[in-house]
Amino acid sequence: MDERARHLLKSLIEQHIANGVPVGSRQLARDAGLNISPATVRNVMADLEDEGYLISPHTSAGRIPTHVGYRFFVDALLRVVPLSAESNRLLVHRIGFRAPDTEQVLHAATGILSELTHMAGFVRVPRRATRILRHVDFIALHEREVLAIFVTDKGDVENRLIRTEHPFGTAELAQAANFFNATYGGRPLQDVIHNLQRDLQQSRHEMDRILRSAMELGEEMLEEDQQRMLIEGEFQWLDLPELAGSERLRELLAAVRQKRDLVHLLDESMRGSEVRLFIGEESGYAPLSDCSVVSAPYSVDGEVVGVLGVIGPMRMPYQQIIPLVDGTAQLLGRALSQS
Amino acid sequence: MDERARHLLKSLIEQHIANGVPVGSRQLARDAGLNISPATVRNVMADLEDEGYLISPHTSAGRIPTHVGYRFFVDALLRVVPLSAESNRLLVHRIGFRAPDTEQVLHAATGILSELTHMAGFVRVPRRATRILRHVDFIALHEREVLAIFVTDKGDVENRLIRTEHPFGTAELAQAANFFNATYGGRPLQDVIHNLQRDLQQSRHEMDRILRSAMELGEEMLEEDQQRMLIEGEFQWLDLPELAGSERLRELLAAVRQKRDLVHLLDESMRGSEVRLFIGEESGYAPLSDCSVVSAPYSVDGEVVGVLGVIGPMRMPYQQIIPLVDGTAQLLGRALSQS
DNA sequence: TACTAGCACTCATGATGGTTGAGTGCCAAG
DNA sequence: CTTGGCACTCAACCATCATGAGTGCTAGTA
Repeated sequence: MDERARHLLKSLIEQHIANGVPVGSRQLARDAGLNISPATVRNVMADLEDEGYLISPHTSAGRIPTHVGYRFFVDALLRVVPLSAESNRLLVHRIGFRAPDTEQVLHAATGILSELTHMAGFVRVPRRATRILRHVDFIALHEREVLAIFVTDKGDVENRLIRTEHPFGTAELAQAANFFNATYGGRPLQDVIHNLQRDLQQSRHEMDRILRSAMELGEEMLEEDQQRMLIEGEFQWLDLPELAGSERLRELLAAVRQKRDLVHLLDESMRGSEVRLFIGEESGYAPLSDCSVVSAPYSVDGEVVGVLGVIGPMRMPYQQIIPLVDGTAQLLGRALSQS
Repeated sequence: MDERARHLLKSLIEQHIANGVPVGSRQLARDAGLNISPATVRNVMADLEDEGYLISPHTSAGRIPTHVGYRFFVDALLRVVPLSAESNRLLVHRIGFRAPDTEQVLHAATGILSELTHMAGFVRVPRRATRILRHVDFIALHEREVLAIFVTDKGDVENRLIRTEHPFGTAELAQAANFFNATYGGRPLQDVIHNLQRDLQQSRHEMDRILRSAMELGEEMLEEDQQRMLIEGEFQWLDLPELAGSERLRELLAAVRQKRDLVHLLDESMRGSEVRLFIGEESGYAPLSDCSVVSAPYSVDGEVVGVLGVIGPMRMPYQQIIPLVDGTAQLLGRALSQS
């Protein structure tokens, strides 16, 4: 592909992103800034179509980029623009400092992504596998109900109601908690569960039921975030002419609710440390075949623990979306790290 | 309105609920089971229209009920059917027993409401104003970060990160927590905050900052649920021909996200203890003017603490929705009460 | 008096067909 | 290699028309 073809492709995709309609040879010839006739442009376009970068919806429409075209565009032609001062200010304002509650920051990040991009924003909740158990509490709620509370070093708090066969006194529970804290406190959650599992094999104490339940709580904390993911702004898809009205939208919404495959896809993209794009069919996930996903992993205290990003139509202003997602990931990571 | 008119109105509304299209005189004359001609039916329909129960979208269409018509229908003509065994089984299975986590039960209830009705289901989170403070913990996360944890008698757990000027040791924090528990434990959250506010006026201790933050956490617990409400299944509205495509849907979605006015409306409906219906404009809330809300308050340990229900088109099968919402409220209340 | 049949009228819906204009592919000349 | 020209395609738009469901009104009937 020669320089001129690249220039035309770039111009065509930019125009299509801006207007959403197929781009014809005349308009492209005019706006590309090269002094060539529409006929010449048509020849180039025909070549680009042969090579799979473009496609025309029907004979007498202009052409639109394929996912291959978009891929070439973002890899070779795109120049990202720095985050606008306005957006940056907003980002910092909303997630720029450590909040009193993790959940709140995650929500804020999801919301701001969706707002600034006018697409659906998502945040994968931080992995807790490497979290350290800071504190455990067992609290008697009623006769035979004990509330177990786990606290990690990052300030995550999870709790669970445990029903017991026999009533436990406050002192008894405090003792159990003390034992638990002394034995397992300050160790990674994974280790705690592992050791607990082993230790419980041996003894067969009355208190075991509580400890066993506590272990299950710990397991749930690790398992839960296998699935959890915040997503917001799906309704913005209603505005998109390329999605709205069709059955595709329904599928997409259902798929997003289902989450399972989506989470899978995102976990893949947690491997690197850079912004990653899945354009159209690249995701290998049918409901997303008309969409692009822009994602970026975020790190807490130097370790990648999650991923966030946006889901929108293939036709999105990548040069702005990419730095935005990137910036959000940075800020979220910082907000969740200890100051 | 005589008996025949009532019968025709009932029949018309039932047909319209079933098919969603305006009902004409011929079809109504046939299906109503009375041996009268379409012409007679037309006369009756004209009367009903004059009285405001019906309206015709245009001259040569049939007629559809107005919100006044629906109101009369549900008040005077409707006979609710008992919950189907199938639905009941599902309900009990999903929310029929006390779950280890309040949040989970609330989510389950929202989800099942949406699934069974094919409309949007909502659950207002339980009020905590009358909750009793069971336990408080202050945990040192890092040098100058303390995590405060509140536990109520219903097993609600809330936490908050507090940044302090000076580092606190574990012992010091334990002492503060002990003091806190001894002084305020076992008292209603409202009292705790009130007293704390007073007590803090006097002393000016180093530890105050933590106590003050703890108080703020308590206040947040009370305030937070002023706003919180779970809602699920809005996307089901996309299937409804009467809503889909129009600008109304967008407004509705935006309004539901906004929540504020909605929450207001629902808090109204918490006064009674019965299922309540807001049909069309009755809600006095413009975005809902094409919708009906069926709500029922739910009680924990004999006290009304929240409300749940569904939001859908005016054209909904009330005779099934009402018992379903009612049943869900009962079950949720029981699931959240102590066994 | 209450019901019904008949009739003229309305109006959304859907099919038909013609026009327009944007856009293409191809070819031959520069 | 580029360009102007030309025939061709096709979605989109618009006007027209037929259809049929449904209405209101009136006059006749039980």
